[in-house]
Amino acid sequence: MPGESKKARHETVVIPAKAGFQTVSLEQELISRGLRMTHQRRLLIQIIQSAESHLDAIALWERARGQDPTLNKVTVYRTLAMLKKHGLVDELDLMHLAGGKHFYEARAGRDHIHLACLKCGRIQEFESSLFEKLKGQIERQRRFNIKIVRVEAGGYCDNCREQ
Amino acid sequence: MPGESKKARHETVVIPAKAGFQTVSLEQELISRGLRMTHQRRLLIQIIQSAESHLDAIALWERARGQDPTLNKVTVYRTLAMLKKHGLVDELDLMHLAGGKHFYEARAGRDHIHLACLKCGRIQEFESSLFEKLKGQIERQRRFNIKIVRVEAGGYCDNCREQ
DNA sequence: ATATGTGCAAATCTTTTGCAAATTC
DNA sequence: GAATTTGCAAAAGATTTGCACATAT
Repeated sequence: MPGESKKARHETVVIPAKAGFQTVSLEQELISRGLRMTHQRRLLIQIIQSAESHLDAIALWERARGQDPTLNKVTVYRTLAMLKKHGLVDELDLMHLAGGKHFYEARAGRDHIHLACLKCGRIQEFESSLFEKLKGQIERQRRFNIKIVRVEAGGYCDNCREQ
Repeated sequence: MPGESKKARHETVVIPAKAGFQTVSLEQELISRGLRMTHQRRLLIQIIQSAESHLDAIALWERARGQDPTLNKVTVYRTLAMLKKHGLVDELDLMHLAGGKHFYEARAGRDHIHLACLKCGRIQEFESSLFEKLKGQIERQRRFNIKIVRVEAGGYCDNCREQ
């Protein structure tokens, strides 16, 4: 078929979805899952966890290089892929405000919605019990076992909305 | 700052968000907005509107080439950018099941959620009044003027969930 | 000791850009 | 006829891969 992509990536990913590890560090999570802990991984997850904003792979790499100039970009991609596979980070697009980049955040206990301002680029986070209800509704009505949800809204923030 | 992306793309995009043009064709929409209608655009929007699944730029291009082999890939990207800018198509990532590709769909009247099966890759759509309520809550509580919302859930579908 | 992770270089893939020619209104 | 759109070639970005070496358990 002409419109099909060559490489499907539906590799069955195991996402333990262990609820509420927000108090546990990513490092402890990795170790408890029997994953190896290296200098590079320690550095990268420490940056992800302490970042005040959502970082993309290159931004993360740049920060990491400040600590260890030998750390290669490829290691960043591989580490992020590993963390994602284990459900330890979420991958965001933030309404493509920055093109094709993907952003990452350590998975906190509670899912939240990202609000991206189309004017100033500010990203806000929003939690809501309605969101939790909506997830429940999907699981029940479609018998769909949700592992990850991403909600992103694009619009005009408090400061930027006209009039 | 080292972690910043060089090119911010927060160009102020005008999204008329004219609710409920699901019965109107994209072509009529484009014309009514004073946009030019070319052979290539007609072909591309016709494919987008009649596609039974979400297409990415290359898949769209491949289909279009069947009708007009001279139509260039770049025209596809430019047309999609134009449609997106005018809020006539939505851009999806479908949980990155296919890597960095972006998928497009003509904006129908009602927003819906995309459910992506991590095992088989099936994409389901889901509408819910809870989703509408959630949007209202965001608009009120954050005074955020929503223009586009994207909700994507990754998990295991009806057929693929274990046991 | 062995399995796993890393760096390096190069490949792939997607998307964007500059510019002259073609097209639309 | 003037403004916009297209095709082409090339650039720019982002992500992935192969392989020899280094590291963690």
